[in-house]
Amino acid sequence: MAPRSGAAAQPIRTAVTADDGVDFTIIELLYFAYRDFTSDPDQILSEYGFGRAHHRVLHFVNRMPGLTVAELLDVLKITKQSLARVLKQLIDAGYIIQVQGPRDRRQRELYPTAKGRTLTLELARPQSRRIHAALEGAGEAERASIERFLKAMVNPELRAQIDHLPGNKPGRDDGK
Amino acid sequence: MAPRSGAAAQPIRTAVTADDGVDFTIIELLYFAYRDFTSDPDQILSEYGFGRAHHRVLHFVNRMPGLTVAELLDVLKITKQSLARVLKQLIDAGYIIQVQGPRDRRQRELYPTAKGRTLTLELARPQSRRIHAALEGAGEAERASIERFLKAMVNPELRAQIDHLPGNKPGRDDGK
DNA sequence: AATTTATGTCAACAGTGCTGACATAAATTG
DNA sequence: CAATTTATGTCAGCACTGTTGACATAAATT
Repeated sequence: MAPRSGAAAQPIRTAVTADDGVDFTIIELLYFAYRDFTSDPDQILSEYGFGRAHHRVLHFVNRMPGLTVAELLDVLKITKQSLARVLKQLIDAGYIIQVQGPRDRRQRELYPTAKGRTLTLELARPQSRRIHAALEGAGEAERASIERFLKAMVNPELRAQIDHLPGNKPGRDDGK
Repeated sequence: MAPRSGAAAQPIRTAVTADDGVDFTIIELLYFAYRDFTSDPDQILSEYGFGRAHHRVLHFVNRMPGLTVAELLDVLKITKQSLARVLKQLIDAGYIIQVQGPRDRRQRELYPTAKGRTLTLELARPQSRRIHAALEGAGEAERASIERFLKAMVNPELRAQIDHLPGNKPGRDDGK
């Protein structure tokens, strides 16, 4: 029965578990893993006066040099106003430069500077080290399983984007 | 040579790749996978006027009923001021109730209400479905590899906490 | 010439972290 | 018992990063 308004609701003293048909283990592992995964660059970024948003912009500009503002928005799935704030700071501080689009002069192609490339690598290195350590003892098959799983966690419409990043095979992500 | 101040920095036109000794593939997969993984509950939460922080609190109260405020802070690694804001809202809205600690009456044990339990499951279900779909065709060994990897991504000091959650085996996470 | 597109910018607001300061009640200690 | 420490709560302010809405400009397209 529904508690009358005025009667105090009863505390439930038993934990939810996998019995409820839900995979809590992996839900929690993803939360903790991602939190710690991002903590490495966060610390470095704070020394530069940047935040996680700057990291993402810098990262994808380094991975896809020459991409336009619209393309970057499409990768990050944020609004142009959100992007403008951090992008301007990265440009002013000399980590990224804009080049007028050669075909379409309205477009702004985004490129990292040497300084931007250096910072990108500095931020990526501890993350890569953490991944490498977590894969210690894992074979190629295991690594492939992990990559397949993570990719399958991404919304299907966006998997194509991942394939277009340098070094990624145009993977089989859908049996149909 | 360092660019003179006044000379425009040159754009770097080549992409960073795994050649730079960094595992960009998994770095990016983690970013995209986590983003989409959280998008399911985020949408539901907005209908309730809650955010991701509420989700985390509600989740762990449901997974560890009766935990104290201090214990919750230790799991979430946030400040009590950050917690207070969202916890108060969850209590006022009847998703969580506080019970005075039996041994130490300063403590507040946190329990979900029936309403809180229901919402927790509603939020966890789409995440679990996504995980299940991503594991389609994967065997037990593959699943174990993925869990081992994710756990190894977590800072070592915190792995013990994960083992204490219901349904998690006190796993071997460190050979030493 | 009119419209659409790519980008930039201003303003306001929401959510969720943070620090610092102070208050209260209960437990612990000397 | 008195003093101190601990668990929790609360107020105020700030930072970062996301949002919406509105408007401006230049270049491309129709």
